[in-house]
Amino acid sequence: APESPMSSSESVKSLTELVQQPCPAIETSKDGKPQESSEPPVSESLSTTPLPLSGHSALSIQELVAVSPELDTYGITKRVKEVLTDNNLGQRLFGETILGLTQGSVSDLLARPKPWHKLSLKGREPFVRMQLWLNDPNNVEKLMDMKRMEKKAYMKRRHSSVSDSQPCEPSSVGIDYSQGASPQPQHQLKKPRVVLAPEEKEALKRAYQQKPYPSPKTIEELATQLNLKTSTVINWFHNYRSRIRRELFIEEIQAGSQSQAGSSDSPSARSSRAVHSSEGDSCDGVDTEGPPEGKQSGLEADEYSNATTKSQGGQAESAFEVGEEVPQDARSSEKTESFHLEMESLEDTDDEGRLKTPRQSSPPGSQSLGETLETMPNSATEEDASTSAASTSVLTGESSFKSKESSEKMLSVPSTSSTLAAGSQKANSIQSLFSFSEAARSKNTRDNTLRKKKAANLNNIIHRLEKAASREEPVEWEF
DNA sequence: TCCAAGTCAATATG
DNA sequence: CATATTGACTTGGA
Repeated sequence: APESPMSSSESVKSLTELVQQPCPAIETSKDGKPQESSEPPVSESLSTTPLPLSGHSALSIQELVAVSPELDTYGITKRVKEVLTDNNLGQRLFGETILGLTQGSVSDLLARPKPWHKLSLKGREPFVRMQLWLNDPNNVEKLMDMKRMEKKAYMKRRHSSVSDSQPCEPSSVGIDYSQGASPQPQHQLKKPRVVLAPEEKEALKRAYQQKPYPSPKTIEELATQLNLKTSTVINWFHNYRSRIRRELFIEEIQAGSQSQAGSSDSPSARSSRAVHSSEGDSCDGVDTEGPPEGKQSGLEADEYSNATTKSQGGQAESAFEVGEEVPQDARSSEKTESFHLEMESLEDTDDEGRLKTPRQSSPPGSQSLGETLETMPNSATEEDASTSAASTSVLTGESSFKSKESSEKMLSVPSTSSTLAAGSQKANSIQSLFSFSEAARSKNTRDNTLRKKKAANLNNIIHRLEKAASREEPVEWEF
């Protein structure tokens, strides 16, 4: 039950124009009246999305997405970030109001947007919304209004609670004495949320290097050895794989936009958290551009792919160096996989670290080994033919409204219950829909880091290739 | 069934 | 407080 925030009538219109741009004459046939509906549920408590309207209710945006030209996701997020920070607008508000996503999702999206061509229809949606929002002259204002309203509501609530005893939502029923602060009777039913200890992550990463796609059997073993639920291990692999992929995309994008000549600077610092524990090690080259001043942010910190990490004191551990050469080693022997992960991380000093969780350490295994795939076909950075093309920049100045509709049933404007701002929105001619710039994306990535990651990921890719062996499909993996 | 892509939502961090 | 991270869940494909 997606609740599509924002009105769409306007967007639809612009959208169409947009679409039209590239190819005149098209669609005609179906069409359908964009019926929108949903409202900006003010988020707030349960928006159970009544969704009485069975059928399809929230369309339009999706149609828009379907027909949208290629967008520069990186550029969009960059601009959005600028606008938000410049106006002191938080991503929570923006996300809930404009994108219909939670804060965490927005953060992720803004920090690591995937390139347009790698996004699914669903994944493009937020970007289309962002673009639409950027094109809306009143975007900031609208959000500010929302913010004000929210604050007001908050104050109000607070007030009443102070004097009264929080009459809110009696609905919850049962247990839970609201914020009384006694996180006491911690719901046992509430699932504690698993938090993997660093050692466990290390072990999993190591396992990943050997086998990005562990068999059920292997998964079981890992789960047992680490004393984790099987599903946790499975989930971890899914998440890890996908996040690694994402990292790659990011670099791809960044590489594409080399040259910082960029007009609108905004150095958007790359995220990059310090990776505690393990040290950088990185034997690979560092990379592009020196960060502007001072604080050296470890630009890279690729935790992913480079899981090797600590090899303390001496003793070599089979970590795979994924760099340069592809690690190939043990021959593969189909099944038989046995692992052993030494999860002990002996850290300097006497260590004695006790994991908070009393997870029993697994028995020491013996040597690991595992199957590996053949030597991989080296990674040639192909890249060349830049097909890129075109970019139709579309700026539409556009004028008008051709429309017959006009009134229609646009309810737009998120009116929250009380306060209605009403008026303001009216015509709105959002014209320049998607602008598009972006020159070719030829990236000449000669980046060591990138290479490293790519290599690390070959297993992954190969696996998928095998799977897709039977098909032809225009897939282009980039090795 | 497995996987990938998107998200959510609880935690971590700043 | 706002943002960032991350295990788990949801969708949709095959």
